[in-house]
Parts: sequence; C-alpha cells; structure tokens
Amino acid sequence: MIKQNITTGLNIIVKKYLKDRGVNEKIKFNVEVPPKDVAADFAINVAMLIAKKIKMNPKILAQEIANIIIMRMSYIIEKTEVAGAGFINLYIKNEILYRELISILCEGDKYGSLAENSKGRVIVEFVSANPTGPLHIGHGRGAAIGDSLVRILKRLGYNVTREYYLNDVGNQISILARSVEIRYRQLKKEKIDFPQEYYCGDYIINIAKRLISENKNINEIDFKYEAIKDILRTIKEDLKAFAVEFDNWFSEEVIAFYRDSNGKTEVDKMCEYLILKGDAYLKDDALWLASTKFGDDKDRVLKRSDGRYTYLASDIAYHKNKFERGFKKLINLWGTDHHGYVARITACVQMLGFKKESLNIILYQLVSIVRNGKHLAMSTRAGKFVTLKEVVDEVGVDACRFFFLLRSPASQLEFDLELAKKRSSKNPVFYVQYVNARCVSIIKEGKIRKDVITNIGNINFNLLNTKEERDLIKKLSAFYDTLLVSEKTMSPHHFTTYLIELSDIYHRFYEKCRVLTDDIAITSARLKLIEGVMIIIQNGLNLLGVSAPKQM
RNA sequence: GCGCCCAUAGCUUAAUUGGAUAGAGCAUUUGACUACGAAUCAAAAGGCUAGAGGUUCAACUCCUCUUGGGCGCGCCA
Repeated sequence: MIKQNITTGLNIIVKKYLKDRGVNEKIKFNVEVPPKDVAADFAINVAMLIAKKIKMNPKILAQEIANIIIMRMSYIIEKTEVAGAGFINLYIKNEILYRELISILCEGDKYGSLAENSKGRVIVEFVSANPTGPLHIGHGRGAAIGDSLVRILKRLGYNVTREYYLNDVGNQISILARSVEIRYRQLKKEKIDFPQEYYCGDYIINIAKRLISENKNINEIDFKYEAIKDILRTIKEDLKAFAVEFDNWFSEEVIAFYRDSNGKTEVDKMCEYLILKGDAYLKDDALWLASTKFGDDKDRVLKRSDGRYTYLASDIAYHKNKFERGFKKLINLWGTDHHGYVARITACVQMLGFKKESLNIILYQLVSIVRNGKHLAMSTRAGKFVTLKEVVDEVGVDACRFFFLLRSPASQLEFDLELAKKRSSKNPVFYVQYVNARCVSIIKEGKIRKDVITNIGNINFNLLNTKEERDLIKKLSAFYDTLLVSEKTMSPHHFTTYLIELSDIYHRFYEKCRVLTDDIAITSARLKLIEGVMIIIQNGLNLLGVSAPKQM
C-alpha cells in the first residue's frame, strides 16, 4: 500500500500548492510506476496538469513541487528529480519498503484487505446458463471470471452475493420437456419422430432412461420438473468441481409464476408500474417498452398480443427484484452474444429509477479450444460442444481457471490444452505455483538451522538492499494496486499478469541473492522476504481460485 | 442494411485507463548447474500498435472516416 500512502501525502501538498497559486480547481494526478529504464520508484504527472491550467512551463513547476515534496515528505521520500516533459520522479526510503514487508508478514492472508462489509452490498450474477444442457467452456470462462471478481470485491470490503439466475420458464424449457418426453416414448417403442430443433444430446436420453427405470405411469410424469432436476444436478456438480459455489439460485418462477394476495406476479406489477410512469404503452394488442427513450434503437415487446410475457419482461422484473433486495450495485457477466441486450436492460434500470452506473454489465468473448495448434470445431446445435467438465477433467481445475483468467474479458481466449497440461515454466500456472513450492522448500530448509532469527523485531531488514530485493518488495506491495485496478476495470485478469511478473522478479532475486549462507543476519532477513513472497503468491492465487501446492 | 465489440512482434497477448524508449510468454539463436528445487536463469533478435486524418505538452488508449474479423438485430430465450 506504499503507493496509497504516497498519494495521500502528495494530495495535501498539491492542494496547498494550488491554493497558494490561486487555483481553485481540483487536479487529479497519477502516481505511477515509471518505465523500466528509469531508476525511480514512482513518478507523478501533476506538474504537467497544473502547467496546462495556469499556462506555465511544467518543468519549472515540477522543480518547485519536487522541492516541496522533499521538504515535507522526507519521512518517506529519499530523493526527487524532474524528468522528461515534467514528471517528478520519486525515490522512496528503504525503511518504507521494509515496513511494507513487515506488514505483509504480520497480516498474512489478510494483507491488502479492507474491513469486511465496509463498502455496501453487491450482487454478481454469472453463468446463469439455461438448464437445458451441460455447461460448456464458454460458461466456464464466465464462472471463472465471476467467481474471481467476487473474491476480489470481497477483499476490498464489499458485501458480495454470487447469484445464478435460472431460466426455468419459457419456450426453451418447454422444448426441453418435450425432448425428454419424445425420447421416453421412443424408448417405450412408440413410433415418433424427434424434431431437429429439439435437444438431441445423450443426456436427454439418459433422463428418459431414468424415468423408465422408475416405472411410473406416463401421465404421472412431470417431464419439465424431471429434466431440470437432472440437468441442474450436473450443472451444480460441474461448478463444484470447478470450485465455484453460488450463494443463491434465483428461479425465474419466483417472478413469473408466484402471485401475491392480489393474484399478481412481480412481472405484472412491474408492467403496471411502467405503464403508470409512461414508459410502457399498448400498441397492436401488445404491451411495449419505450426503451428508445433511454438509448435503445427500438422499443421492445413486454407482453405479446396473446397475453404471454416475453423473456425481457421477466428480466426487468428480475433486475427490479435485485434492487429491492437491497443491492446497491448489480454486476452481470454475459457472454458477448448477449451484447444486444445491454442497451435495453440499461434503459430499464433507468426507468425503474436507478442510476445507469448501478448496473455493470461485463461482456466476455468466446473461448476457442486449441490442441496441437489446431482449433477444435464447436457447434451447440449438433450437441458437439466442448463441455467444462471435459476440460477440467483433462487439465485440472487450477490450469483451467488460470487460463480462463489469463486475458481481459474483452479479448477472445485461446485455450491451449497441451500447454495447460505442461509441467514446465512454459505453462504460466505452473510457473507461478513453482515459486510457492520453492519458497516453502527454502523455508523448510532454513528451519533446520537453529541459529536463524525468527522474531521480526530482531531482523535487520536493512540488509535487504540489493536492487533485486528492493524490486521484489516493491512488487509485493503492488498487490494492493492490482486489487484496485481489478476493481476499476471489473476484471480479474490483472492478477494473472501480476503473479507472472512477481514470479519473474522472484526468480531474478533467487539467482542473484543466495538465501541460505553462513551470514546468519542476511539469511534470516532473506528468509523473511521469501515468506512475504509466499504470502502474496498464495493470496493472489486464492483470488483466482487456484491452489498453491507446497510441493510439485 | 443497422448496431455492439475486436485488430499490438511469426503465434498468443499486456500496458496501472491519456504518460517517458509499447512490456511478457511461445517459437528461433546463444550462454549458465561441485551450494537453497536447472520444473530455473541470463542474453540476442523480433513493432510505423490494421490504414488515414483530428484533439493534446503527451495517444495503443479519446473523436471521425476507411479496411478486415467476431457477434447481435423476433410478439425466441
């Protein structure tokens, strides 16, 4: 959290500086890590921003501010310099780094977390695959991103609920029920055709077989109920095997079927509300949503002329329901194929009287599976898709989750099965986990030596003064920065990048700085540094839902 | 046709959200084990960030257009 401490100090200085110059505006500047070839620890761009406002030479301002910083922040800043177009480079004192390492060691797995439930209630809705078949790898990516995002937000103090929205109402489900029924009848030797557009996977036949084995009269069988029951069970099993557990499974029936004392469903009430507000209107015997008012390209039907509601109507009621349950922020993870839906749901949120910003829709691109350099063909229609279970069974949960989180949700993901299985540094999961195993191993080795100092108070951290050691501690402290970036961008992929970079820096340290030597003071200090690395790697992997094995 | 998203090294991609000489990994080439895990490390080479304009002290990032790709455009879910 070094960066945050610096920012706090700088803000005070900048505020006063602006006031002295008669500038009343607030300036939002950045504290950033300079490029590789610059030796400084941090750099700020504030002088250039002020220069623009008051039309002065940024380098002169930079020098003035740099002087103030060195005077007022000497407790943290060792040295400043003006560089480039007006950057102020900051060199921080080593003691600050050591203090950071100490708090990592003391706080352990709590390091970088804010007080629980200090930031309000958030609901993250993800996967939400229709219960009409097993989860495929696309759902897997959504599951990994969603679950990891929840872990990140929790660490930042949000009170987060993981929710799966179950579309157990509507056409798809009717077709599912019919599909099972036809298979059932076929197994009973009835001559009946199976329509092409029905669900033709083997799992449908298996459900039918189960029903036959239960020997019930066909009139007693609720095909819809039975189908959902079986499919949902496998979905839950697959998610559990993938280390994803939902806090809540929200059934569409709750808003579409359940009626209050006046005989009204939540969908009914929502529509009445929108009509009253003038955001819904009747035309051609149907009820329309005036979504163009809020940026959609056309108005949408809520209730068909035959009286049945559309999927959209349920979905609006569902979002309303989420707000009514007290969530301040709604996060939805959708596959990119749903992007057409963003405008209308955003419009609805505003019609319901909530701010556009309270709904955050994250779209993620598709996953393609690569084996030996070749893309595997996929088609949902023919039931020829790669399931999540297949991939997890083949490469393991850790590799699977890490790979799904490797790229920004906005980029398409290539999942290389052979690479994911590799046990070498070429495989990024393995590379990161290997660091943890190595740390554990060295610490174990260190424990054998009786003379090692373990009490933090007696460690001479000043001995950690090489470039490699400084770099390593700085990277450790960037753990919190990574949390903040992930929050801002609503994406966990920064952590895979971070962990890979941290591992890189660790290995460089490992090559240059021998840990176990005859010098007991250095040995003890470096062992503590390694312990810090271990803590951060474990914390980071935990946010991704990936394990940190002690040996490999 | 309309709309949304994407385009970065041969391949897969990152870039702290507008900052300094655009970082990694794979593949290629070269080097390093008589000490803590060589399952590793060090180094070389590889880029007009698809193209053209614009805004800015500063653009991969923002705006406009063009080209190429993905997806969506139902009183389906």
